[in-house]
Amino acid sequence: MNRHYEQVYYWVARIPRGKVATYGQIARWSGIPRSARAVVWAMRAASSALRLPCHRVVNRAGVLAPDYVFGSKEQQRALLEREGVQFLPDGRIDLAHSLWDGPSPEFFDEL
DNA sequence: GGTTTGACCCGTT
DNA sequence: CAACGGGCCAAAC
Repeated sequence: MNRHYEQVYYWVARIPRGKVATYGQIARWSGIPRSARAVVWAMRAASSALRLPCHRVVNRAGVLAPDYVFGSKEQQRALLEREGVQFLPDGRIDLAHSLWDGPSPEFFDEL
């Protein structure tokens, strides 16, 4: 398995309950800045087997994945709401309150 | 093998 | 401010 993929899965698995992360963030933390598309492919490749909380990964606008990913939007939204993620009236995620700040800076010093 | 596509992002206009 | 376009990486044609 590709080294970048492992990093991506590592960070996705580490997103706390009630928080979400963006493709761009995960890409940066995984050592592939400006390569959100690689994260997209990692998600598609991961799908079922790894039990990752991929419903906590959204794009920068706070818009959920298309229907074909989880079957329906209600599905993904229900999961997130159950974890305490807040939504805006327009159906987007309230990123101001639910976006993960990311790992503490010291963590990167260890790396 | 080159070309196209995807659950995208950011600096520039 | 909104819109645009280039960039990035991996897989499927």
